[in-house]
Amino acid sequence: MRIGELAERAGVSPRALRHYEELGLLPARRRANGYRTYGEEDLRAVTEIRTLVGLGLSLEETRPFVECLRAGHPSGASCADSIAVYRQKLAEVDASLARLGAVRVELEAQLHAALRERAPVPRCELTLEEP
Amino acid sequence: MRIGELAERAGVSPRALRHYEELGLLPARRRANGYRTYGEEDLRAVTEIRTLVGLGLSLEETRPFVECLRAGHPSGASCADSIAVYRQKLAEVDASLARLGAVRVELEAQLHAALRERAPVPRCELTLEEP
DNA sequence: CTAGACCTTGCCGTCGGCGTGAACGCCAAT
DNA sequence: ATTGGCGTTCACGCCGACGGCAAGGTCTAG
Repeated sequence: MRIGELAERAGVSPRALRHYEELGLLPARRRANGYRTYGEEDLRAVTEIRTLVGLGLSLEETRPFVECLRAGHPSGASCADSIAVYRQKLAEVDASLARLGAVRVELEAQLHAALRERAPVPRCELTLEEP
Repeated sequence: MRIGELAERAGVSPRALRHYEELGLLPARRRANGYRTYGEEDLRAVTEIRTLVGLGLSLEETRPFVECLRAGHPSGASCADSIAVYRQKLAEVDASLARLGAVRVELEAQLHAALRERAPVPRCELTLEEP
């Protein structure tokens, strides 16, 4: 399988695959003419990468997973390093959630304060008491 | 007040203030020698910028607020454009929260799945039944 | 033989918010 | 007069994950 086919099957660009190779995430064998050659296991690796990136991991953080896969494990998450990355990422997500929650509260408070300031007379009863 | 003093009082770097000026967020008067001169209202503007950036707004998004302040309004959020930015940011934060929440669920699921796979025999009863 | 569809390497561009350094000017104190 | 501590502009660097383009090589079909 050449780079174009792998790219299409994995749903990424050839440029991205070359980028992964530059990072050492996706080492490719070469044919005599210099073309990169990939196998099914490379498709599995790229799929793993994209899934993890979709969960917010950086490319560097996917490294333990792809190495775990290449080491022959059934899942990229079968190795201790991968588990550690999962834990760390989960902690980061929790921190982000906490921060975003606080930000949300503050944003809403500021928004309502600004709205109150611009509409200083909220007369609800008057409109209700028209005969 | 020169740039160094404003920077210190606002808790930012002089470089940041020059950057804000480049963006047109913080226009500065100049003395005869070319030095930038600032007043108390500029400190208010920088404080507003930093507060909003702390809430996750980009510098561009703070523009309506600082312009609102310079227009003489008591608060940077007194103008319609600022309110709109608040609303939009709140929506973005809500979207991020939803996404992050889903990511968290998925991350935890993957983590637990990986842990189960690595510890295939969780014998709780055995340890409990020792006499 | 040639078109065109693929592949290669290499290198610059993007986005935001500045950091950092060069090379220089201004001013008060010693 | 000089030192030191301000200020100025200019311009590149950084981070991540590629996009895009140039200039060329390779293979297949007609």
